[in-house]
Amino acid sequence: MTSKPRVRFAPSPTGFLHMGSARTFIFNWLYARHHGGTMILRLDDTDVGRNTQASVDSIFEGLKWLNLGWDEEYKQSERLDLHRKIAWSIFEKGLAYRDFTPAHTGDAEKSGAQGTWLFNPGAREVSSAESDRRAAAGEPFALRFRVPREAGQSVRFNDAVYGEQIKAANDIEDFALLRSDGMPTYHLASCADDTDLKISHIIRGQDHLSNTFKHVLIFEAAGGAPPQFAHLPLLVAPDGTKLSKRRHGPVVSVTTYRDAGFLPAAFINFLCLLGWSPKDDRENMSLQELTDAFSLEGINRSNAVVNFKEPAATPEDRFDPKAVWLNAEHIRALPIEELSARLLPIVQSAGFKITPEKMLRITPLIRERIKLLRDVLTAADFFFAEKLAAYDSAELIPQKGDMAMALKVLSLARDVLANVEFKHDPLDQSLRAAAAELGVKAGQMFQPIRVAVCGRKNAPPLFETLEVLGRETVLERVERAARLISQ
RNA sequence: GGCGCUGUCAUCUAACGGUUAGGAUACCGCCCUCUCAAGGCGGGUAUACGGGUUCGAUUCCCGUCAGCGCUACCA
Repeated sequence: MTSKPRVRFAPSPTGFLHMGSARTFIFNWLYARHHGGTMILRLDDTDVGRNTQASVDSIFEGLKWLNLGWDEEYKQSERLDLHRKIAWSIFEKGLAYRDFTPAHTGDAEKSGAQGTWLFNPGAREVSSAESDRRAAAGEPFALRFRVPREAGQSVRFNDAVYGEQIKAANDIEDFALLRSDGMPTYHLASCADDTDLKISHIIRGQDHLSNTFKHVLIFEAAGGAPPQFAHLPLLVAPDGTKLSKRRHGPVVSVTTYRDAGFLPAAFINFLCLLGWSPKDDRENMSLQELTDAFSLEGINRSNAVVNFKEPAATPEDRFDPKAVWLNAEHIRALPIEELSARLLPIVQSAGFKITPEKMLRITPLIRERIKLLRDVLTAADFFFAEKLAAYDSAELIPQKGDMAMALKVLSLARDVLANVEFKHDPLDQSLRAAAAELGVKAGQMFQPIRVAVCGRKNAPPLFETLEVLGRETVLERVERAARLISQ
């Protein structure tokens, strides 16, 4: 290929942005960026009845979070003249005809006798004189493509992913180009715009593979060569069916991942691994690495299961484990400053008062302990809370120890902590020395202190934690723990 | 019903017809260690089934089965 590719993502605003659409957007974007081409966003909004502003908002909201951007933007509803012009040019060539049959309601004909489903019998045979007369009389009609019916005719194209595709023309119905209200159908509008916008590659879901034969017919009738097609294997739910919010709930919506604390780069990384592979063993990849590695050849042909659980026991449990793992990997790869800046608003909007400076000191202590950004609320709660949440005094008992040992440890710890310099090394040395003095193991010394200051047994490393918490808070919490035992 | 696409561990995937069928996640175990993580090491699980072609099929062909998609004046 000599010229730069022009690709498009063309969602129809009839629902929220789900993962499958997001992946299609990403693959188009990667292809464009990899080849230095142009990424186009086009709203395929010709179905006036089903389009909603809420859906448009949802799509932009999702795409904005992905933060990839695009180069050109169009709206089909503003290009209707072009669509109609092309439809009528096809009619002028004798490749389309008026169908005065009233629109079918429902799918009652599906199981009808073979052959009749292809088109409305008789409609395409109406003479042009009669057709003109009825149209002039104001009778409503749909404009249908006249699919060639001569024996042996076939339509073919070469898909970059699925290879050579051939279909007998007799298996293609006379599909509509214009509805009886004059609005273009998806097939017509899409091809008309793809031609006009000089789209070079159509990268879209495999659910359009069968439709592509119709599109090839339109492209050729409109007098142009079809673009290169590349169909993507579908993303399916664990039950094997196509992703749907109605069936599978909000786990399939892009904004759910955003709100749960996924990093856009991790989410993108995860989506790329569904149906595409760099062919080496890499999985954890940055956007740049993905861009460099992306190619149509790496796309495979079988549907991929997004392994989510809905409903799930825990918030993180509902997502595909690999997505969560990748997110944790991306979190750990982030510079502390950036991670801290992303954590701060989450903590603040949960109602805690915290300064950016303090957050920056806490972040290194938890970044290997959170998988989703929102985990900061449970992993670092004791740093934010004015008053520690209540805990069972039994938690203070060290391994192989008893309540008396806990009290002994806490009493001495209070004295030590009242005087030691609040830095990692002095804390380490003096607390270990205190353990030796009491004749307990280091772990038995640390555990009661940890529970006293964190309110639980599992927490970040002790000395760093004490350092960030500061003497005043630590002493207060240690004394409170001692009192809890004494009562 | 018709047409089409697809079928490798639980899941995502790798393997110019010749590999002990590889990697990752998840799970389990060990190590490290002040707890939890992170990290290191190790473990089990797969070519849907049946026929061909071939010296040799995960790989090519046919059939069966299964899943999915399309079959609208939806996209």
